[in-house]
Amino acid sequence: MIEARPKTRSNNRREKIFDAAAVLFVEKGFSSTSIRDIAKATDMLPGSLYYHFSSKEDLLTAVFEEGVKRISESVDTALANASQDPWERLQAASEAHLSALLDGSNYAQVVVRILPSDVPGAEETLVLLRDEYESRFISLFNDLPIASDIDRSVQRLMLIGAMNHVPVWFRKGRDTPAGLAHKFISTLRYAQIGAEMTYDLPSGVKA
Amino acid sequence: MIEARPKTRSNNRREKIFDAAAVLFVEKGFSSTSIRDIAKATDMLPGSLYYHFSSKEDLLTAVFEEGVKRISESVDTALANASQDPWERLQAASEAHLSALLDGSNYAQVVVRILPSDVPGAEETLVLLRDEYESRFISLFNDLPIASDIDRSVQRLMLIGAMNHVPVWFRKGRDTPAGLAHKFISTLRYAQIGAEMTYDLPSGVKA
DNA sequence: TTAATAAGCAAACGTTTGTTTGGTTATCGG
DNA sequence: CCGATAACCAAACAAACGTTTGCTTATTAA
Repeated sequence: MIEARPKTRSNNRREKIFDAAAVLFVEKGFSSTSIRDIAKATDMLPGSLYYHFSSKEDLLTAVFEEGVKRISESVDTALANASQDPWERLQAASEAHLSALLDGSNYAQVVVRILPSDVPGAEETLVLLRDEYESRFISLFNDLPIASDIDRSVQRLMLIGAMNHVPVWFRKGRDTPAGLAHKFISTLRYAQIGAEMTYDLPSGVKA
Repeated sequence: MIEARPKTRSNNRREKIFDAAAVLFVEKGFSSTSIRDIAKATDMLPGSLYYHFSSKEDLLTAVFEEGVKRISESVDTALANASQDPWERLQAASEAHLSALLDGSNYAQVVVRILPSDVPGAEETLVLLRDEYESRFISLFNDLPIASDIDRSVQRLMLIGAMNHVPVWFRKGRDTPAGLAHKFISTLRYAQIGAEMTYDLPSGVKA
């Protein structure tokens, strides 16, 4: 008695289409990826894809949303399991962020690689989705016990810029999400300690 | 006696074409920018542009090269005028890098916003150009007097990622290249001091 | 078994794309 | 003034694009 029967009819290729789209959008960008590219990757015909979405921009938006969902869940889960220490929480979130970016599915990478301005019809939607996700890091930085004259926004944007650049140079075997998160956060953390302990340095170094 | 006479016949629209292309490539991406877009921005006909370059990819490559040239010259000039102190030199280079990115011409931004994978026919060329430029930062980080157990590559890539992300959130009036360069480099520098001075911190913080 | 519908095929639509071709105008050295 | 050529126009090309339409197949509930 064979059991591998689809329970519902919608156990179809929708997922495979989204997966292929995520990979192609990240590899070649949104505009350079054609519907025919996605069709070829899923062994379907171009027109058939439109049963599952109503436009190419809708497809991108759906994949983008899935990317935000996955990276958000990754971070939220990490935070739920993290300690109360603000620095440890930031590091846990960063590791989760990097892990989602590098998990091989490319969903999360869509969020950081596809510029909203590349998708004119969905620009505001994509920006809103990204901002909602990144608000987590605003909170995390607000909780840090750092000197009042330190610019938390710049620190946050520095970290986000650094993390979102990682997929460009990441090499499996050499780097790991946990190792990189540790190095990034250590840099920010030690910078606070160094700033507190330092009262005279060559000109141009003080805050 | 009117002097504003063109000295040579090639005082033409080549420059205007390149300028418009740089702006459009950054604003909408390479693939989403059509030859007709550039023609419209320069008050020319699409076919006329081909007198000045032989293909759209060639145009992008030329603009990219000009971007690399400008940001390189910006950094090289800053380094020539900088002191001998390794940290001050890194900060001067970073300020020059950011200044070039934000100078309004969009040439330098092409270098950090256009992914080589978006231009299949010129991918290797673009990567080589970018790597040659970034080699300056490899040298700058090699010259830093930091602990031997610190990963200079990660520090460098962290800085480059942070800097190249700046155009996304930069706001004139609020931020300045000099101010941001100072904050970025201070973070890296204080981190070294903090690491040296710290011997016991909560778990997960040590190098 | 049958009616309903989910899922996809086959083929084409009109548009936009990068690019080419042949002719036109303006500027220049001689 | 004239031949040369730099610079551009006008018009079209084939290919690729996103998308639509009508039809077929497979699965399900009754």
